[in-house]
Amino acid sequence: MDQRKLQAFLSVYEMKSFSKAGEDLYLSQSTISTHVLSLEQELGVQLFDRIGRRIIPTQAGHLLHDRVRNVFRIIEQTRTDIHDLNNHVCGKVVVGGSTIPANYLLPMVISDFCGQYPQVCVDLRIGDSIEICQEVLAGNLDFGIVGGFVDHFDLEHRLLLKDKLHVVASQDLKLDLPETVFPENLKDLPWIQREKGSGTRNAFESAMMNCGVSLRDLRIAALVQSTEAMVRCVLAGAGVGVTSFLAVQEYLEAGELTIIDVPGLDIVRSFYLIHHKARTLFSCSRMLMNSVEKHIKPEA
Amino acid sequence: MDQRKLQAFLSVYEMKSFSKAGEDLYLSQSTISTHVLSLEQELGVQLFDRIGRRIIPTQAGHLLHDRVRNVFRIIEQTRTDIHDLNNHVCGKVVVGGSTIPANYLLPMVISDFCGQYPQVCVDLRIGDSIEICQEVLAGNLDFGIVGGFVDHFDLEHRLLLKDKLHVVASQDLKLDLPETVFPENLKDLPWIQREKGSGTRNAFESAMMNCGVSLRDLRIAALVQSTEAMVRCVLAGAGVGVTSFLAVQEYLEAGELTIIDVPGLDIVRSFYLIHHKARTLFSCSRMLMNSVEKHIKPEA
DNA sequence: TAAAAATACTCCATAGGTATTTTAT
DNA sequence: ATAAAATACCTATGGAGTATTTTTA
Repeated sequence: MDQRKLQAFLSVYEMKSFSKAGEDLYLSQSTISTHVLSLEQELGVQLFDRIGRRIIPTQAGHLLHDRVRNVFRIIEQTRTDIHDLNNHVCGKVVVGGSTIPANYLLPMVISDFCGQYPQVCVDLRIGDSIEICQEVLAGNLDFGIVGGFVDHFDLEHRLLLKDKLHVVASQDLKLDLPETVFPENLKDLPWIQREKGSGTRNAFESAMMNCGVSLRDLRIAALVQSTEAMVRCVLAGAGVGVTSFLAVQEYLEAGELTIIDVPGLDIVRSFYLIHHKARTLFSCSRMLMNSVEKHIKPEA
Repeated sequence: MDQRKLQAFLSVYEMKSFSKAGEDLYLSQSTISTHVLSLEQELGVQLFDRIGRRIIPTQAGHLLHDRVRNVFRIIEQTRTDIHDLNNHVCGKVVVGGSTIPANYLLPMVISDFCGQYPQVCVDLRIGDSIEICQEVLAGNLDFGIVGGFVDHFDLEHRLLLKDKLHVVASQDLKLDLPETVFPENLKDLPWIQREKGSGTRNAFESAMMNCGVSLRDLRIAALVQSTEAMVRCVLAGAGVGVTSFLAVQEYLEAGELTIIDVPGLDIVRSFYLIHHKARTLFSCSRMLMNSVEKHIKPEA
């Protein structure tokens, strides 16, 4: 059942002649003959009945023809698909993002990208920064956008942008507060807080420590499991919260939320584009990487 | 893109290692290496990234793996299907029948056969005897049941049964007639007749000629295009008709029709099973041929 | 007789091996 | 130091050819 024999068989079937098949494939008639014979011996069936100088395929011949035609089609399709992968922007990009980038950074980039290259399928995976790094290293992600990266020889990282955490409140709540609130006065506000273990919460906690305030002293109005839930609570006027500028940018611009200025509380987080140094990426992945950088650092 | 190289590639992909793939396929590691490399050169892409001693498939590798797995599956399936064709009763039988056999002989045989061998698909083609013979000779039909056969070196025929044409009438109509009707008195009956060119009509015409009666002298009540339509007209009492015993057997047994005895009018037609002498047939076709003979000649 | 398929035999391309080098753990 | 992949080089199977025979239209 090797390629050449099957090719010979296929041509005989379609040309209804051994010698024509030879001409078709630029092979001698005898080569065709032996190939078909060898297939027949291997399979233990007659593939063609040789009726005088006519060739009639047997049922096994019909069956084999049907299958082999499919096989050759798949192989040809694969050849062109792989060629396209090299020469066009098509195929699948698997990109990972930690919570903030995946939710507030990547969607618009991906949306633009898909419009520009409809042949590409983007698979966006969300995980924490460590998971994303591991998956990039394992080769399961083409690249990732993360808030922190594991140091590894194979892992290349490029700074994308610096994001600040802000204390935010609804307009109404803000009216009851002074222009600037000092860290030690934050305790008295009603807080909407993320659960323990959240990256944002950890960053906030250590920054507050630097100002000499413990999170335990805060008045907690609500504990929520996601950035989005927290933001909605704050929007509803339930309290104040601390979160990434990126997550509330649109609400700030729309005037629905405002930033509470807390002197001395400066929480900056950097986001990086990471990818595996030694992995071969095809144009679709490289193009999406470019798009991400262009969207986020338009000055560069 | 030849089998062996693809097989090597597949094993490397699944074993995530060149040397393990070698053990898997009982080949040396170097053979695996060269095969994969040669595939990569042929396709002009990296299929695996060799990261130290780890192997990570590229997107092209994933794509190729997916396709090649399918290809090998098809090939394996084909191998077993062809083996089954040889060793089990399965596959497709293409059988031809001229009008009477196809409508009144084959259905019950096929029905029984399908019940016995559910893995078989029977394809019944209807045509006139000459067409069926030609299709059998061309290899488009595995065998055929016909009322007459073309004489050809490659065409084997076996007599299946002799069928008589009878003049039939409904019970009511019969009551108005004498016990036996002589040929010259047939003219006065109301006739339901087949169109010109019908095999049955031709046979009837020449038998009548032998008795000295022309068809033109008959009183035609209706002209119809099929045996079944004629039978239904007769059943409805519209007149008498001449037809194959096979076509009215069940109505005769049920007492819904009766035979009008016409001394001297003896029209016998023979049905034959024909097949191509030199064609390879698989068990399903041979078994159906046997079934046909057993059903029709239970004595043999 | 002519045209097509089967058969006999010859040749060389290449699949596969062994041995060795390179590279990374 | 070890284990895996790449590389170099050799061998032998089998794919492809030419020449010939067999078969049938």
